[in-house]
Amino acid sequence: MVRRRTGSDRPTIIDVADLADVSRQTVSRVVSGSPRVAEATRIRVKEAIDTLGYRPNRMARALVTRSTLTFGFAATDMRDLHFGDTCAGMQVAAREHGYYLVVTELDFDDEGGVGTLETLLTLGVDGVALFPSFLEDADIEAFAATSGCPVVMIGRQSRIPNVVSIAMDEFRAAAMVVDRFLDIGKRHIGILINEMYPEIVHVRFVALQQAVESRTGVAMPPVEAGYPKIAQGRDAATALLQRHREVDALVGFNDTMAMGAILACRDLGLRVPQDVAVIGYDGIPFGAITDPPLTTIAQDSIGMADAAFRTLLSCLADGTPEDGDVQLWLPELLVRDSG
Amino acid sequence: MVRRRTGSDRPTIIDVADLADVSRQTVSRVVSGSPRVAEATRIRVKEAIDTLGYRPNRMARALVTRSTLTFGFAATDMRDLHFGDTCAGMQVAAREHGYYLVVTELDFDDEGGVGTLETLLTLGVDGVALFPSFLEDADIEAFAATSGCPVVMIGRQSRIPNVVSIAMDEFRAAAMVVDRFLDIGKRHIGILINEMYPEIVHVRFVALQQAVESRTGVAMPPVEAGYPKIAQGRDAATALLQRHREVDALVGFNDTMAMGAILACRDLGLRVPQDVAVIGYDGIPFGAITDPPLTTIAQDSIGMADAAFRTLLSCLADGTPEDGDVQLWLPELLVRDSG
DNA sequence: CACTTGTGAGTGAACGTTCACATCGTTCTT
DNA sequence: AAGAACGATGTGAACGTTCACTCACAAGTG
Repeated sequence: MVRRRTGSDRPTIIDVADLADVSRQTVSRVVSGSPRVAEATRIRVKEAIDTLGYRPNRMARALVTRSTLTFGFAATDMRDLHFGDTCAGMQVAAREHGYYLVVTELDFDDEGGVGTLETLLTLGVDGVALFPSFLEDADIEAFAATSGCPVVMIGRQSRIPNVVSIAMDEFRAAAMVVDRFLDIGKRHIGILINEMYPEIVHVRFVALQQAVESRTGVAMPPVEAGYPKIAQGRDAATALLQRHREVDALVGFNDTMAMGAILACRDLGLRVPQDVAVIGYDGIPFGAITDPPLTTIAQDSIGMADAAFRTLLSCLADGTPEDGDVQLWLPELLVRDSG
Repeated sequence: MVRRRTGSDRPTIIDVADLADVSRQTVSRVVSGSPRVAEATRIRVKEAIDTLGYRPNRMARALVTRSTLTFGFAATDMRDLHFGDTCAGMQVAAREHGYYLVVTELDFDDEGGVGTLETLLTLGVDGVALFPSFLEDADIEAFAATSGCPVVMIGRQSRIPNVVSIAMDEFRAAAMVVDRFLDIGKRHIGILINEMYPEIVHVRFVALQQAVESRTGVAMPPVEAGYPKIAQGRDAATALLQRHREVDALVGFNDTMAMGAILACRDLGLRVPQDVAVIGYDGIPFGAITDPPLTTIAQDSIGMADAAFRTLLSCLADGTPEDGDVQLWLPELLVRDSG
């Protein structure tokens, strides 16, 4: 009967029970708000809880209920505003429902990202929301199959068994971009993509390419690659503009790359949008402060985050769709001055 | 003898033990990498683990070890890049040491933020790192006293019992800002603060005020308040500049407000920095793309995050300093073109 | 009055680990 | 050759909850 506890430890349910002179079960009932407790008892227990500063131990509860009221959220880089917004959105939704969010950055060096997800599972999350980033569809499928919990993917419109995917409709977005360029008299459209997230870039690229070819019939200049940051967008745009003088419109894989493109134009003495129009993707707030302010395809990050949370909840209740599901969101063209 | 488990449940340590024909304890030893296991046994157990897809249950482990290998991180708004950077920095440090981070946004409506921290504790975190934001020193002191785990505060240089505070030296930073303005010939310095984080704003304001008065002897124009975003910074700066025509320098509480100030100058036809110089705080990357690029006091968010993590770890090992501790970091003036 | 129904509270077991200690061979020491 | 020391493994209990029952008692029903 070795009691390892020291005096400084947190009070447990049994301490409360002793003080209030009831059973642990009754305390448990009070804590969880069960109606089957007499009013007098309830008051007595609450007083004991306050006196001792008792906080229920979530680990113990999780062990028996097999639920941690915790979701995992994984993305490559929280500092990317689009990820950050989504994270914040899930945060809010989670708290409203008494859930917690464990946030982790996908680490490519850890078995190509899968390792990060695996360790997330040992934490006992009830579900996982992730930005696929560099993860391939096959990886995600394998993960979903063995995870034993609902998996929601945000930002890539692939149908994967046991995974609900929430994504902006890339084909509609691409059409909006190209139509906008045509409306303002541009026909030679250059595309800046980055090499970091191959699969989603691929979809976006294909969508844009299709839209351009079907509407202009003009062959597209080759694509320049880089990481999705301002500096790389600037470099890629500079290279592209120098090589293809006919280009009069640029679309960036995301807003930061597009912002780099605006800087590149400034460097080269090209006016935006008169000489070269620029459009980005994501709709981050800082896009409004470039000179000129950036036109962009805005994604409803918060709305999608909220949907992701609700989807996890409903999968928990009704099960995950075995053959997957794709929720497509409408993009919105946020017209400012750059394109 | 009711086994509640269903066939689809995750394998437990006992399943592995059965398959490998050893005791649970031996499996536990293999998992935790204890050296006291024969090589043959280790291999047999590892195979069983792979075969079954066993993942240790962290809840159960936490229950007995009284440690979750998890730290809590709380801030007001993850989308603020300074918070985001710090969060990401802790993320990296945590993963290196096998720790997890539970991230939560402080909710003012939940007992002035204290409620959010309380619920974080029920998750069983081993320590808490927080941006105090609107929390008052007294709240933090009370929280640290009852939390039963180390508490590190980032971004406010108050000495609070049982709390280690990691903060940029506001007085040095203020001196840098004012000296820079004087160097480029400015003497009428306006300060833009925001009303959202009273205590830290107070320190920063006091520091700036002291620096201005001791160096210029000029009475300061009154301060305009607003939320720390571009739009509010723009409005506040516009109001200030219209009321005090003599102002030839503006310092913003953070970079976003300063970026708003640059826009305000542009609105009013004032040249930056010739007519009005502008300096911000934080050193966020987007500060580089304003026109002109923003001069700023850069904080080493990543370094501070790393320090916060290490501090939590060392408190866990050696205990928290009872009378608190303040780690002061040197700011750096990142000179670009706006000031 | 006997019988059901309902309400408030308690009991033992179980959740999946790790801890402290015990056990059993082997090998080394003198 | 006897005992000590060590290496590999096993055993029962404990961690702090909740679950599925059970029990005692009071009130309502015919």
